[in-house]
This record gives sequence, C-alpha cells and structure tokens, in this order.
Amino acid sequence: MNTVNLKQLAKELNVSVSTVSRALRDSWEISTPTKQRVFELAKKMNFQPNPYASSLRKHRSRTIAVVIPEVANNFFALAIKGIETIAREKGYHVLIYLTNEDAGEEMSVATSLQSGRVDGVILSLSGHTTDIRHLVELQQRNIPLVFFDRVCDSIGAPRVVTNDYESGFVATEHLIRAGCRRIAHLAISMELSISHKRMKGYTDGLRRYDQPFDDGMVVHCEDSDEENYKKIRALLSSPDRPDGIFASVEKLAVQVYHVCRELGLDIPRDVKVIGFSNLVTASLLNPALTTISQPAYDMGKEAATILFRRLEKKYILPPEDSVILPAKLEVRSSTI
Amino acid sequence: MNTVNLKQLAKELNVSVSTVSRALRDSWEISTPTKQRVFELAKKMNFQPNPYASSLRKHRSRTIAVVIPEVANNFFALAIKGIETIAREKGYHVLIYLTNEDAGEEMSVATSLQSGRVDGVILSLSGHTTDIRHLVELQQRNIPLVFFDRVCDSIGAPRVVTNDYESGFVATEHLIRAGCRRIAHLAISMELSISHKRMKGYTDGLRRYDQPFDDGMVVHCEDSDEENYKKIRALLSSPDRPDGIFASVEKLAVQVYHVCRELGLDIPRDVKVIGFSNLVTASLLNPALTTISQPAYDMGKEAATILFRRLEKKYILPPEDSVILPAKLEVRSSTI
DNA sequence: GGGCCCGACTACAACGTTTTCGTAAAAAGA
DNA sequence: TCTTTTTACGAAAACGTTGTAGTCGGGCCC
Repeated sequence: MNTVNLKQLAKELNVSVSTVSRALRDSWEISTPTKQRVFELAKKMNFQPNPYASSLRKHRSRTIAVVIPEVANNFFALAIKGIETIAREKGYHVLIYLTNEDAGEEMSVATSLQSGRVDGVILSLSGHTTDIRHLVELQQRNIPLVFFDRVCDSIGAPRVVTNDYESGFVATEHLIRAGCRRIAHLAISMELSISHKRMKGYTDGLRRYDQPFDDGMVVHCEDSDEENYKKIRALLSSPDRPDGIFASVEKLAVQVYHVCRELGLDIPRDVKVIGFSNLVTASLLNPALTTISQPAYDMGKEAATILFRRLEKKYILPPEDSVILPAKLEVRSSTI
Repeated sequence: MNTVNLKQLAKELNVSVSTVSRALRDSWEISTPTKQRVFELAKKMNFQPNPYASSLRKHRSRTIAVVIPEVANNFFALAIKGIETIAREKGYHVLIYLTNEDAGEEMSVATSLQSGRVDGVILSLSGHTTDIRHLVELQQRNIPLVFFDRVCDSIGAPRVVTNDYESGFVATEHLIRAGCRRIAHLAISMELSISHKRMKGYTDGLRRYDQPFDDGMVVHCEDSDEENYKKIRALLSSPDRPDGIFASVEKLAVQVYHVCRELGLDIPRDVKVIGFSNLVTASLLNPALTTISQPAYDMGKEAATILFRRLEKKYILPPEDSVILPAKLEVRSSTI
C-alpha cells in the first residue's frame, strides 16, 4: 500500500500540508521557490496522491464505467478501445462491466454504480432489458449516462448509433438486387430498438421492391448458440428455404456459414448471405462475407466524447445529443 | 451525486452512525431488531455506501487493474471476460488499461497505479517493454502483480501462460510432417519471453527433424501492419520462398492469407500455414486455418484466481505460483 | 504613523466510512 | 447483595485530500 502522503512531504519540507497540496496543484498562492522544492521532493519520493481521498473530498472520481453485454466480439472490443483512448486523453479511468446479455446483471451493475463510484456511464443494453428503472435512477442521481449501439428509446439520454434502419433496408435491397426472392432475416432480441430498426429496414426493403413478407422467414434468435444453430438449420433444411439471408448480428452470420457447410449448401449459389459484422477476416472467409460494418472504434470515441462534454461543462446541455454514424456495406462474394 | 449516507440513516433511526455502519455489516454487536430497522431503512432509501470513503478508511479498493497491449483481439477479449467473471464473483471491480504495445504507456499506467487505486494488477506486457522498474515498484508497494501470456521472466511474480515452447515445436513438427522443407517463422518482438519460447520451439523442431535452420526464414515483425505486410510479401515473393509458415500471432497469419491471395499463391498447395490464433472463424476461412489456440478465457480466470488468492489470504504465499495451460493444435485445411 | 492591502503561507474543518475505545444497563455469578 | 461479565450501543479519531478562513509580516498610501 502506498504510504508516502502529503503529511510526510510537508514535514520533510517544514511547510504545512495545505502548502504542499496547493504547490502540487500549481496554485498561484504558492511562491515559485516553494513550488520547486515541493515538486522536487514529490518526485524524489515518488509521491502519488491517494485517489480515494481526493475523490471523497471532491465528489469526483475521474472514473467512468462501461457496461456492455459482451466483449469477445470485435464490435464491443473496438468500442472499448475508442472509449479508453478518449478517457486516457482526459485523464479518466475506465471500469468495465460485462452483463452477459443478462438484464439482472445489468441491473445489479447499474445499482452498484449509484454509489458514486463513477462520474458517468457508457452503456449498451443487454438483450433482455425491459425494466429500465435502474438506469433512470442513475440519471436521477446525476450520473450522466450515454448509450451506444443498443440504446434505450424510452429514456432521455445521449446516444451513439449507426443508421440501423437504413442499413437494414440497404442489406435487403442488396440481396433483392442480387436476385434473391426469399429473404430470411435472423433477428435478435426484439426488446432492443436496434433490432426493430433493422427489422423495419428489412420489411420496408421488401415492400419497396414488391416482395412478399413471410413471417416464417423471420427467425428470432436467442442467446443460446445451440438453439440458434437448430433454428437456422431448420430454416435452411426446409423445402422452401430462403435464397438470401440477412443476419442482424455477426455470430448469426457465422452460424449460417456453419450450417451451410453442414447441409452442403453453396454460398452464394444456393443462398446469399449478408450480415452485420466487424470481422477482420470477413474477406478471407469461404466465401468472403458481405457485411454491414459499424464504425465501432469511432462510436466508442464519440460516446466517450459526449460523456466527457457532460462531465466537464458547467452549463446545462440539451438532454439529448445523439450521433448517428453511418455503417458501411462491404460487398463480397457471399452475395454475388 | 449520491447523497444518502450513514449520518442520514442514523438521524432518521435515532441511533449513532457507528451503529448503522455496524448493522449494515451485520456485526454481532448489534441486536437483531436494530439490524432489521437499519436494513429496512437502508433499502427504502436505496442507500449505497460511498466506496471512496470506505476505500480510504480500509486501504482497500476492491478494484483490480487489467493492463493489456490491445483489446480488439479475441485472445485478450476472452481473457478480460475470464477476469471479469472471477472479479464479479469476488465482488471486485475491474479497471482496464490499454497500452497499445507502447512501453511508455505501460510505464505511465503502472506508475499511476502506485497510488493505491487498485489492490492488484493483472498484466500482459507490451511488445517493447525492456525496462521493468515500474513493475518492480508496484511490487515494492505491495500491490500484487500477476502476469498472463506475455510474462516477464526477470521478476518474481505469478504467471499464467501456455506451453509456448511445446506449441512452437508442435507447430513446426506439424508442418514438417505435412511435407514442408522450408519453414518460415513470423516472430514478434523478441523482447517478449513468449516469442523466445515459440522461436526456440521452432528451431528445436527443425533440428529434431534434421531440417536446416535458415535465418532468412525468420521474419521479425513489428507493430505496423503495413511494414509487416511488406515483409511477408517480400518473403513470399522471393524465389526461394518458404513452403510452410508458422505465424506466432493471429494477425500475422491473417496477413499471410492476404499476401497469398494477392500473389496468387495457393494455400496449402504452395504454402502451408499455421498460426497462433483464437479466431472463431478459423474453420470458415478459405482455406480453414490450422491454429494453435490458447485457452484465453481460462487463462483470464486463472490469473484472476491467483490474484485474489494473494489478495485474500493473510498468510504468506510462495512468490511464484505459475500455471501453464496447454494450447491446442487444431488441424485444418491450411496445412493438409 | 495608522490604516490598508498583498503575497505567502497555516490551521482546521470538511468528505463518508470504519474502528477503537468507552460505557450504561442488563444478566450472570459469588 | 455486590461484583463481574455480557450485550448493545455511542463518541470520536482515524484515512489523505482539498477548500475556507484565517494569520502575519512587510510594503504602500495619505
């Protein structure tokens, strides 16, 4: 445990604790020679101020929390990197919490964050969050909250998202133009607003091109990879199987590849595949996967930037400042 | 900011602050009815103890730091997940710091951690760390340090690694048995002990099978993806190009795929490829990539477990307790 | 020379917990 | 009945910083 503190420096230098404290914060109340002496000794003794004492006194922890459903996923990993980059620049520390897509865990994390442990929170909802009281409470306690990607519409907080509706539309359109006439959509938790938007993009895309909507073509996937595998397998085994698949998240696209391999279906001949994904290996897959890729790193940076704007400005900011970054369609062999 | 505190609870209940504090910690010194009353009010007022006050008083933050070179990488992402899982179980919080493979950033992080902000540190070295004074200093301040994967041999600290030497040997052996006669090794920073071990496995593998060692076949890669690309391209463009490649990290294996595609080289016919990797899509690549995969999640869990053992036991533990988890060779088409 | 300001400090009270040391009353022991 | 122990609590001092409110000597002005 750290043991060199202000008192020791003060004693050594024959000045008061307050003088040392102020000298270190480069206050104008302290003469230059004194500051010099303090700086030197602090450096020599490798003094590191106790952050907990400081936080307690200042009601400010210079720490933020990042709450995400999972991390073993390029999207969230890159977002973390973006957040950490900005946080480091600003001299903030980053606590990380994984909810594992569990609303209960998310709630308990959020509740524990009410303690004032962090100055602000960046969050991406779990797939099963319906009750958002824990998030409202955070706001009520004046702890700024910024959403990214999996945002919550029913709460007034800044958010950073991609153009999910348009992306869903574009993905569907792309498949239709590639000749698909039975397009399936692999959706995730319909609790999430991004799911709705992607789905709406899908249905509107179908409508726009006068394609019939068949709700047998919408597969609602869950957390369990095994279950999803079965559902996708069932979908692709059926006599009227789709000739195009739009996967709303990366892991589902990957599963489609596995299923096709097992069933001996050829991508893209038998079925074309497009998916939301940030896989670095998308272009190396067999066949290369057409993706809608989100600017994860920039989203993280943006979310952090917005949060710090709130933390640092004294004047009131509008309750919302949303940022919508465009996702990018990268056409590859899986849809050609 | 949180504003309900012990004093308020105490006033409301007409007891002293100490009583409330003790009641909440379920002390035997407090009568059951009093505890009941305290618990109820605390719940009703949604009391969350101020962690900073507590940490200051107890010299214990219930927080650990995870310091890693990067996060947008399945290995480290999974390790984080393992660490976070154990930390959550133990009621600890996890701070994350990315060094971006920069020794300077690693040093500044480690130095700032001397403040007592965390109770312990789990670290994987940056690729350029040579000076380890900042880590020694941490230990001297009694902040337990546990290494994982990229460990530091010259410092007495517990470590969690895979059998890198054996893996290097096995990878090389596998290529030789597959018929390769000119095997290249794509190495990373030779500052790292894992690099040495993997390399030693490689050279010993060659020797064991009476293959000549050609140091033109060892490519020392850096951080810059462009530079690496050029080096790999040069390697594969040369007239006496290798017929087998052993990549010591995932991103290099991926680069090999890109280069081969560009040069029109067929994997595995022209060149066979094996690499350390935790890619979930390894089996879906074109061709499927033979990997040495490390049990990243378990390594994270193990590292955290060791750290908490140190944090929680009162009695002295041996300075070292290393864990070596086996990596796994997964043979796929890229070496067949 | 008395009042005033000013530069450069110091003293002390916070911040919200935990913990040490008491102590009154009740229970137990003699 | 009187001491001793136990039970259940309270007062106050930490923990290391920071902010507020002085203090004190000296220079300046009139």
